[in-house]
This record gives sequence, C-alpha cells and structure tokens, in this order.
Amino acid sequence: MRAMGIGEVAKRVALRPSAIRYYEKAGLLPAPDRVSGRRRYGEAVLERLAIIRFAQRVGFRIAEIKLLLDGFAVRPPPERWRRMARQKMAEANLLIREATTMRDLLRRTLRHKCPKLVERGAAVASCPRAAAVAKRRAPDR
Amino acid sequence: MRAMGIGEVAKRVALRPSAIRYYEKAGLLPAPDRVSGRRRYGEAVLERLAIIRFAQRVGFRIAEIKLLLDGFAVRPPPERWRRMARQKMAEANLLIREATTMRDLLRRTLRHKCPKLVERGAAVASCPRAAAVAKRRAPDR
DNA sequence: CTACGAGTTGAAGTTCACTTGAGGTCAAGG
DNA sequence: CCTTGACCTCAAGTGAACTTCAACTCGTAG
Repeated sequence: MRAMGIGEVAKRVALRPSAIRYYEKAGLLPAPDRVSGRRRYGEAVLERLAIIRFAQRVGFRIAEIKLLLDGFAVRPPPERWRRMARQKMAEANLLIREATTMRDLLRRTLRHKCPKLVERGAAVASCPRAAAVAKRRAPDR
Repeated sequence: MRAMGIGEVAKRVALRPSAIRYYEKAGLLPAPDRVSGRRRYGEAVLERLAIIRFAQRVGFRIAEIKLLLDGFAVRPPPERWRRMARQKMAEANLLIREATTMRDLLRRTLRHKCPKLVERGAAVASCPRAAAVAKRRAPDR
C-alpha cells in the first residue's frame, strides 16, 4: 500500500490538510501511523474521507458522522445507530425529492417555459408541502 | 387576504421571527406593510419562505438564494442567473446521486446485508467516485 | 391607568466547521 | 552547513446563518 503524507491525501480528496487534522481530532479518522512525527496514510483513508464528505453533503453534522461511522464498524449495529439510520434515511429521501424538484425547476426556467412561476407559487405547488420544507429549529425562546 | 404578524408567520413555517427579520435584511423578503410599526404579512410570504428554506436545503447559500429569487422575477433571466442555475443544477444532480447512495447504504446496512461494507469499501464502490464527492474549497494556501 | 404580550431596533453573541498564524521539527539537496 | 519544503502543535480567527439581549413602543384587557 502506497503510504501518503497528509498533503497528498488532501490533494486527492480536494480538502486542505487542516480539515483532515480536524477530522482526526473530532474522531472521524483513526490516528494514522507516523514517520518521524508525520502522518502516513494508506489508501483506506481515501474511502473513509469520501464517506465523511458524502454524509456531510446529505446533511449529517460532524457528531452524527462519528456516530454513523462507529455504527458501521459494529455488527450488528446497536439500536441507537439503527434509530439514527432510519431517521437519516427518511431525511435522505426528503432531500432527494427536494433536490429533484429544484433541479427540474431550474431546468424549466432555463428553458424559458413556466412564466412567473415563483410568483404564482408553482414551484411550491410541485413541492410536497411548505411545512415539510421548513424543519430545523424550535420556536422563539 | 389574512394579514399575519411576524409571530404567526414564524409559527407557520417553523422559523423564529428573528430569522424572518434576518431574511428581510438580507434582501430575500420584500419589506412588508406595517401597522403601527409592526410587520403585516399576506399569505404570499409563506410561499416565498418555503422556496427559501427549500433552496437552502439543496445547498444554496443566502446570497445565492437572493440571486435565484431575483432571477425568477425577471423575464428573461439574466445571464448571471443562468450561469448560477446551470451550476446549481449540476450540484443538485450530484446531491441526488449522493443522497441516493447514502440512503441505499443505510438501507442495506439496516437489513443486515453487506457485512463490514465500509471497511471493504463497498460503500464507496457503489458511489460515483471519491473525487466527485469531495468538492468544496481550494487547496492549502 | 397599568400591566401584558407581541412587536420594534441595533449591537453583540453563538454554533459549526474549518482556517490561519506563530513557532518549531525534520530529511534531503546544493 | 544552511536552506527549503513539508509537516507538526496549539491557540486564535473566520464566515455563514442566525439568535440573543437591552431598551423601547404599541394596542388592548382589566
């Protein structure tokens, strides 16, 4: 296995070395071997980093990714992991629907079809429900 | 049209009033009518807010949403808008692929199929390419 | 009239996910 | 030997998107 320095790993996954050190401190990456103080990585880290970025893109936060990765490593996954996985699957489904709607909306607008669609609410009409979209934090106070 | 106070609007879209004021300052929402200093909103703001949250979910940042909304309002959309739309469509496509892969990965793991799939890289193998996943900022320095 | 609740403002604070900076180590090349 | 470049650590800084705070204003109910 080709051993890489942090710089090469970073280049390969289009991250900065600082992000990789950050993930390590956050517990997302195992501490790699060191050669005279420097981190030496095998190819495996590339996959792990891909999963991390991937999870992030679909809405996981760092702490959740840690939990996610820990869960993958255990057979069978603990109930807590399964709960989160189910929750996240639902979120991924919603995200897929939303992203699809947005893509189609952009495509239609680029093609000059659908005049004034936002003003007429067509964008939202083609989307599940307004309530389903807004779903983040608790009310004031 | 039922006029709503900022509190009711906030409740309806599951945001805090402060977020709505923030969007207004950021130019995402038009300044509403006021009754003795207080903002009064019509139903239309609910759609607008839905679009905002929706765009956010699929990866638009505030400044981009402003551009997006401005572009929708103009016929034909200006070139700047079209450029962003094309860019964002590509991003939405990537997001859809990623979210789909993640959902399937979770589903398979929940079903107890695919032993040790992360360690063996199956998760990544079934995903477009590692390089496609990592795609955010510029290299060090 | 007073109290209450909902709203107003501008400024400062918070969280997350990194990035940047200062100061230092190490191996290889000239 | 000295420089260069890549790496190290720890602490502090950054940007985005809000939230919170303090001080104030309304309209209405009691």
